[in-house]
Amino acid sequence: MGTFYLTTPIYYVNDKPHLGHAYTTLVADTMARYHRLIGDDVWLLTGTDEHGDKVAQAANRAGVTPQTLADQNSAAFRETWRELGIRYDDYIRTTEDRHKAVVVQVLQKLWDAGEIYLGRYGGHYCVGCERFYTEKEIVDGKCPDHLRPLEWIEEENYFFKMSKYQAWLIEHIERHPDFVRPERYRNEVLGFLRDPLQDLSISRPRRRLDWGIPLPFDGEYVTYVWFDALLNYVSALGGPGDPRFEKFWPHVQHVTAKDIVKAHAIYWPCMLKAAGIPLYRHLNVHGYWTLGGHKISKSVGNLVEALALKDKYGVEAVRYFVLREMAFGLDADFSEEALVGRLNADLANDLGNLVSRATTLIVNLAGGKVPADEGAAPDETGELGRTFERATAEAGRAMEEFASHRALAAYWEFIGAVNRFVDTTQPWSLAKRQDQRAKLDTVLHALAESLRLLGIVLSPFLPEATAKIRAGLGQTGEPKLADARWGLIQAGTPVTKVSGLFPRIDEKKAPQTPAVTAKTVGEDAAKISIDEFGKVELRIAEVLACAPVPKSKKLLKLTVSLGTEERTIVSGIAEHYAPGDLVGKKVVVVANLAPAKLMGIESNGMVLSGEIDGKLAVLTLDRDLGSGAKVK
RNA sequence: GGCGGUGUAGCUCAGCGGCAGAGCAGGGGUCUCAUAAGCCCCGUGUCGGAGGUUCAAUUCCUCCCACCGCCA
Repeated sequence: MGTFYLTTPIYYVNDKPHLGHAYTTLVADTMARYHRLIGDDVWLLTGTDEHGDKVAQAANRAGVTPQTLADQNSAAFRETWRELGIRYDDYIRTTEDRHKAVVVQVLQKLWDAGEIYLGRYGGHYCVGCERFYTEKEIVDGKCPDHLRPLEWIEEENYFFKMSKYQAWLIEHIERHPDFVRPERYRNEVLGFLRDPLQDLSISRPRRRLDWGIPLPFDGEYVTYVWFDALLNYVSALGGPGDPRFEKFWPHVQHVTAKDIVKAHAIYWPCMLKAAGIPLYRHLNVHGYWTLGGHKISKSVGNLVEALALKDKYGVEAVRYFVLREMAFGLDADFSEEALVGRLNADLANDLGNLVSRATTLIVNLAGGKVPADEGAAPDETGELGRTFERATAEAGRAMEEFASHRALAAYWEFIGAVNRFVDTTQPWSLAKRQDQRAKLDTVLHALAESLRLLGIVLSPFLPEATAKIRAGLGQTGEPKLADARWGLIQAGTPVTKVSGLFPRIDEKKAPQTPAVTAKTVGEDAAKISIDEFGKVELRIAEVLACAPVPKSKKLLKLTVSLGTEERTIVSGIAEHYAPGDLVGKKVVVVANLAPAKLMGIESNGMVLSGEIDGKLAVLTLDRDLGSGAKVK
C-alpha cells in the first residue's frame, strides 16, 4: 500500500470559480480517487490564496474588508467543489493562523541562515499586475497589459537568494526527467534556466500594501504573495515535524495549469531547498481550455458559463467530458456541441446503453440472478477477459502520468468489446433453445462480470454512475482495484435493471433540463429506487437567523449553518412560525436543491416540514446532532 | 529578436525510416436484449511548402510559410 499526497493550486480569491479551476480540481479529485481505489493512503489538498494587492483593491472597491471579501470568495470555491462532488481531505486558506505560522517559521529560518537580504529596487510599477516592468516592456509609458499609466517606485525590499540555486536546480531537473511533466514544460523550464536566474523579491512595504503576512524580522514589510502562497502545500500538513507532514510530504505531487509553471518549477524548488525541505516528486502541468476555438484572454466570463453547463447536462457528463477530451498537458477546446457529442456517443450509446441492455438480459433471461459460469463459451469469454486486462494495464500506465484521456480511451475499448460480445453471442437467441442453456448462463455470467468490473475501474472518473452500476449488481462498500480481476463475481448475485444512466440528448429538440427521474420499468413505475432517493441530499442545519420577507405573507428568510457553510433558505412557513421561533433549532434541509429566487432572494435549499389540514410543523431533532449531518 | 513546439481524412488527434491510422461526423447494411442504442461495411488524404540524406521519408537534416508557447 502506497501513499499519495496531491495538491491543486490554491485559487486566488479575486476570481470566480470557472472551468479552468474546475478542470484542475477534477483532475486532482480523479487522481485521488484512483489512488484510493488502488489502496493508497491519500491526502488531497485544495484551498484559496487570499493575500496580495489585487484582493486588497477589490475589497476596497466593494467597500468591504479584504478578509470579508476573502471569506465570501473562498466560500464560493468551496461551494463549487461541493456541487461538483469533489472529495478533498483539507481546504487551506492562506489567512488561517496555521498557515501564517508556517510562513513565519520558514521566513525566520531563511533569515537566520542568511538566505534573505535587504536590497534596493526601482522601477515602473503597475498596480493591476502587481509587478514592475522593464523599460523595454513599457508601451507609451503604460502597462502593456492594462494600458494604464505606471508609477515609478523606488523602494527597499527583502530578496531571497534564488540565483545561487540555479546550477543545482538545472542538475536536479536533468537527473529527474519527470520532475516537471509533460516534457514540453520541462523543456520550457530548462530554457528559462539557460539565462541567469535573478534573486526573488519576497516582500512588499506595508505603506503600499498591508494585506499580507508581516515579515518576522521586519514589521514594516509583508510577505510577497507568491512566497506566502506556495508554502500552503507545507503548512496544510502542519509543517516539518508534524506526523501528518512526515507521512505525506515525501510523496507530494502538484497539479497546476501552465500559467504558473515558473513559480512552481523554479521559485518553489529553490525555496524548499533553502528551507531544508525535500522537493516534491512531480509537477504535473495541464493546458488551457479554449472556447469555440477562441483564446480566452482576459475575460473569464465565458469560462464561468461553460462550467454552468453542469446544471444542464449533469456533473458527471461535464466531468467525463473534460477528463476525456483534454490530452493532459495540451490545450483543448470546450464547446456545448462537443460535450453533447461525448455525452451521447460515449456515455449514452456505449456505456449507459450497455448497462441497460446487460442488466435487462440478466433480469429477463436469468431471473435477476447472476448464473453460474458453465465454461460453455471459452473463446468469447476468454477474449473478453483479456481485453479487460489489457485495458486496465494501459489505464494504469496512463494514470501514472495523469493522462485520464488515455485511461478512458483504454476502458472504452473494453466497453466496445462487451457490446460486440453481446451481439456475437446473442443471448436472446440462446434463450430460445433449451440445449443452449449452459452457453446462455456462461454469456450472462460474463456480462455481469463485465459490468462489475466497469463499476470498479471507472469509479474514479464517474463516481455516481458507477455507484449505480455497482448497486444494480448488489455490490456494496468502497470499490477496490484488487477486486477488478476477471472471474470474481459470484453466481447467485442479485441483479436489477439499471436504465437511464445517461439519457441521450436529442439535439434536434429544444434543449431541456434533463429529467432527474430515471426511466422506470414495468410494475415499479410509481416507486423509486434507493439510488433515486440517494439523489436527494438531506442534511441537518442549525437556524442561525430568521427574518420575515418584506411584502410577503408566507415567506421567512432563514440563514442556516450546514457546519462547513452558511446558506440562505426562503421558506413558506411565515403563517405558522414567528421569526424568533426557529432560531437555534436544528432542522432538516434539502441541501442539493437547485437555487431559486423568491421575492428577489436566492434560496439555496428547502426546509422540510409536514402538513395536513392547514397545519404545518417543521421537522426538528429529538436529540442533538452536529450541523451538516447527513439524513438518510 | 532568442529558444522551443505544432502543421496528417469534414472535425479531434495517434503514428515518427519500410505499401497512410483511430475516434467522431457522414453514407450503406443488419440484429432486436437495449437509451431510434448495438454490430458490420465504406477513407487515393500533395502526411504545411521547397530542397537534401537514404535502396526507401509522413518519419532524419536544411530553408521557407502559418499558428502557438516561453523568454527578452
